[in-house]
Amino acid sequence: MTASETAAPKRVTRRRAQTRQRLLDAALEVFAEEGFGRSTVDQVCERAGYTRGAFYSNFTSLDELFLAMWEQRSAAMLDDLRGALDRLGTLESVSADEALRAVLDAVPIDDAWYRVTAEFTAHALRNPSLRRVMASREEAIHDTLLPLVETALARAGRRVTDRTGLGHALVAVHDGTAVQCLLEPDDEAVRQRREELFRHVVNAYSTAYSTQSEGALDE
Amino acid sequence: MTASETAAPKRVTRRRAQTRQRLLDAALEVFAEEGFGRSTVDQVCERAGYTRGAFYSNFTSLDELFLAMWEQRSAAMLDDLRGALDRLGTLESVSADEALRAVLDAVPIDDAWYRVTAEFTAHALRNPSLRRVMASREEAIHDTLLPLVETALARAGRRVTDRTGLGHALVAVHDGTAVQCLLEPDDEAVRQRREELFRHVVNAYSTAYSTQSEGALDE
DNA sequence: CGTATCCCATACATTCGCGTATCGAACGGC
DNA sequence: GCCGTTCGATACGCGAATGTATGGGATACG
Repeated sequence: MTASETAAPKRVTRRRAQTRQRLLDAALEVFAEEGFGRSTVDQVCERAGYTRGAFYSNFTSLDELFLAMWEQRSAAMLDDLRGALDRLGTLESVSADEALRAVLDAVPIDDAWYRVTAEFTAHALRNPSLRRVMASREEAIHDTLLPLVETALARAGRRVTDRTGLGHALVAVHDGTAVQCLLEPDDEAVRQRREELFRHVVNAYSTAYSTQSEGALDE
Repeated sequence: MTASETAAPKRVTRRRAQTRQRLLDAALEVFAEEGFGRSTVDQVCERAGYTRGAFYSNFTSLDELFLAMWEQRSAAMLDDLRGALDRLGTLESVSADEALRAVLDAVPIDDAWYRVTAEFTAHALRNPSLRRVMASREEAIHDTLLPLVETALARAGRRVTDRTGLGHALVAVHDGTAVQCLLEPDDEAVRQRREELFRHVVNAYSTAYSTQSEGALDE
């Protein structure tokens, strides 16, 4: 029972789907530029090439649109991630280092998206029902990420010792370091530190299978 | 040349200082409840017990007040932290575990403050000059934190191998795990995972001095 | 205690954003 | 191609927030 089904299950025609999607896309841009709080229905409509009539025919409030947009985009990012990891799964043997780098590349640090998510998080902390939305998204991330990370590490000769611990740690480290990267976009050292922190975390939450020294991620 | 000095250096009378401070305090509450974007000058003034006249006599815009408020509060939190660490410094010998716990207790995970900071961060990512404000704040955190962390660890028999790496890692892990704690406020396991992640990070960025096994933070 | 200065309350004009109601046009089914 | 339905543009009224200009009361200071 996701929030995208809260509206009456009317038939969705082609035209409706298109304008709805254009409004969602425009909303992401506007929210990223102006901030959700300072954004208006007019701005979103103008950006999408419609008038307010279209908006109120598709959504009841900016809040509803915000939620729908965020769920859609975050699900899309999760799909991207899944795809990148699945592609890795087809390769025969990869080092843990390669796997890590591939995952990090699959989760690009998007400026605009981060701004929007930061505000959505703050918003969710004010709204109990939105809080559950974010919590369930974290679960979805874990469910997607953990098995793949686990097999990737296994292929590299390491076994995960604490599944949930690793999952939460990865998300936390990602979120925390993403801000740093965005605040100093030109500083390559920040990104390297991010990568190294990930290595440390993966090492800390997994142990080497074999005695091969290449199992560990230390440089 | 902090932003708090941008105003003309007029004499600051007692009354002015008081109403200014009350406005700043009220702003924190209002921003936390409503979100910065959805907050209005009226709301802040009403909360503080003034009218808009008082506001425009002290600030030129909500943005200016937001910046002033955030700088003040974040500096105050840093002072708290410094105090807690200094108190630790007086103790003769502490385990690394005790030190870690003390630091974590000194940085309380405040719901309202996090909401405000999240929005401020998003705001800063849109505004180059604010971006520098946040960057310099990170520097201030490092300058305050690192020497104290380093001596605390040294007393516990560990030497830091990568100062800046550890500093950024601590901040990132703090930020990342703080959200998780706030999103599941009743789940004690989240906080334990947070603590454990901190232990792992400290271990990863430092090595044992002596051969005493008590140097490491592993349980 | 008197006064000059400062600070905040009040009033005002204006702009902005919202939500609704209505109507013409585009669409889909046949 | 026709028609019933749906979708989105337009117009309207309303309330809210903004910024300024002005006046009166508090405050600092001798």
